[in-house]
Amino acid sequence: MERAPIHGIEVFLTIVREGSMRAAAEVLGVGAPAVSLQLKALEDRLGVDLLFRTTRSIEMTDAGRVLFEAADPAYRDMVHAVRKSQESAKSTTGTLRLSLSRGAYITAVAPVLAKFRAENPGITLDISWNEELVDILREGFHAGIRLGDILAPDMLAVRVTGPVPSAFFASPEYLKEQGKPKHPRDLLDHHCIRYRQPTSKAIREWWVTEKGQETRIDPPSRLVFDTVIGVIQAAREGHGIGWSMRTTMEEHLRSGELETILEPYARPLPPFYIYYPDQNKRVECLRLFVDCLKQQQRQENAKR
Amino acid sequence: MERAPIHGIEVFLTIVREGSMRAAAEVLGVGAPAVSLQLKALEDRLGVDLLFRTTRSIEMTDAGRVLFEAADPAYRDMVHAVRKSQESAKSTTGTLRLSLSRGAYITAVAPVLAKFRAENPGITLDISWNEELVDILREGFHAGIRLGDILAPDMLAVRVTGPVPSAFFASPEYLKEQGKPKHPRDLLDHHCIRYRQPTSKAIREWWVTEKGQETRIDPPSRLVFDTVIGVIQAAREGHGIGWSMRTTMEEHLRSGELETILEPYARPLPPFYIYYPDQNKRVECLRLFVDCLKQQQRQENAKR
DNA sequence: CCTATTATTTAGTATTTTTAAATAATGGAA
DNA sequence: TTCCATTATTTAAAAATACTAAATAATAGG
Repeated sequence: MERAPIHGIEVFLTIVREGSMRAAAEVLGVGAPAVSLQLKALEDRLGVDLLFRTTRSIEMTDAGRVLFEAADPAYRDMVHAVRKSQESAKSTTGTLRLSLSRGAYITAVAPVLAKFRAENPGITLDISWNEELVDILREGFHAGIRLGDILAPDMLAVRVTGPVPSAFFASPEYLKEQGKPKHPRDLLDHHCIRYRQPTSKAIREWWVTEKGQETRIDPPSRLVFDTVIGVIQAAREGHGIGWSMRTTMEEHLRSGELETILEPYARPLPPFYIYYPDQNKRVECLRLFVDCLKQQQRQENAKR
Repeated sequence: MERAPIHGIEVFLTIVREGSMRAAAEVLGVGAPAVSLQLKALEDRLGVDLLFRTTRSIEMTDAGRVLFEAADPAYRDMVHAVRKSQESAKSTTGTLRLSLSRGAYITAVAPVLAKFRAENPGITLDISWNEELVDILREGFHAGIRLGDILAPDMLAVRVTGPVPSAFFASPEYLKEQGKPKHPRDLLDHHCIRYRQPTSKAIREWWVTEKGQETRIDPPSRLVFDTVIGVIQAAREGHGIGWSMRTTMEEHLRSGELETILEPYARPLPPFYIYYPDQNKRVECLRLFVDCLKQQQRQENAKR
């Protein structure tokens, strides 16, 4: 790389500011000859003499004065730019852009949101709620939170919940009409409301536990949504049986609009992970957020 | 010298501007690995990631964007500062500060002044007229013009005249009163007006030629000036005989206020030299001026 | 004139930078 | 999908550069 035109200017500026090579050498943490040689190299590179020098004193030439007056502020600007950049990464203020699903929000984020916001008043959380596994990098997110089984590769992933309880659910009206299934195999004769993963376009199988055996079933799918909200909505309207994370429908269970069935067979979903590109580990806002999630996770483990 | 904080930023800026490492490498005239390694070194030095990179594309991180936005203008400023400095030295506009004696002015500068000013309308000549051999460097002059025998050491010196004709002179009144000396040894019985060199504080000896023999004489000095003008003024007032460069009194010879004596014995003074610190050879204005003087000198040689 | 201080030169050493070649990774095309 | 073209990275070796110590030179001030 042919020496950049500005290479070595720091040495020149330091000499001028300090008034002598010796002092400049001290400031720069090198020997005096290094400074002398650097300056000469710069002069040769520019084809211009910058300093008159006797063995006792230093004085700028016309060209040197021109250079110093223009370059010194610019140099300071650059140093300042570097510092700003470093601080922007280390800063505990700024915006953290997250991509997460509704389920991830309810399960992983909602429990820590109040605490995190209180502890980090400078951080703006910019949350995109969507079901798809977006390309974090391309879309400009710092991180995403997804279930462990649909993680993108080549990302750092940190588990932020335990396994996620699931539930089969339907409206009381539907169950009264169609009867309550007693065993997963009964589902084959029911209206099942299914969820299609928007990214993979696959219909998500239902996870079932039976006597310690974990299996998946694939009941007939006459009604399919690509959002969990749609599934729940349809269930509330009595269109059939759905399966999803328990937390996503909890409020409807409480209100009596929905009730759970097949409780012993509902197998938990894999845990949620927050994932982000390797590079982002240096973004302080993200680090703080991840720490907060981890801490919550530890507390929940301790409770049990 | 611990790497300057801004070291390597040019590489980063180039990558961003060009949109890829490969293109940046081409612009910088190096191989792609060099660019990649430089960037990584910069990131490590700053402790901040600047670019997301896949093998196919480059995207700035938040910190990278901050750095680019602030550093790019500053970097351009610096490059501009360098260019300005180079141009200031190369410029054919600007100010040329000269230190010279009255004799030097009349003998060396006056003959070329009109031509030089016509050819270089952009150059301001800032001339300090004084008899002392000033410290060019300390006083901020680009060059001085002095007689060859009183040159400072460690300067570049360029001869700009031939040997300088001298003359013994006095007013017609004085000569009528005291008689015209016929031989230098007669001067010992005359009132001689002498010149003290301001720098060395020495009284300048009078240079004499006799039958090819060059000698110096030191006639009694009852009246001494430290400017040639003073010597001439006193001579015009009839106070005695002076000796100096012929050109400095030419106008008074023409007007009849002074007349020359001992013509065959008047030994020429050494030539004038323009001298300047080694460093100034790169100042374009000075180069032009020296060239102009040299050319004049060549023309005069040719005429003879 | 000497001394203390500073800059420069030199030659050798250490460090950094660069390169070439191989490897890895990606996005688009077949 | 698999392959291809393109790009980034890793590696080890080489080249280039920067640094130092010691000697030298130069100057201002006592």
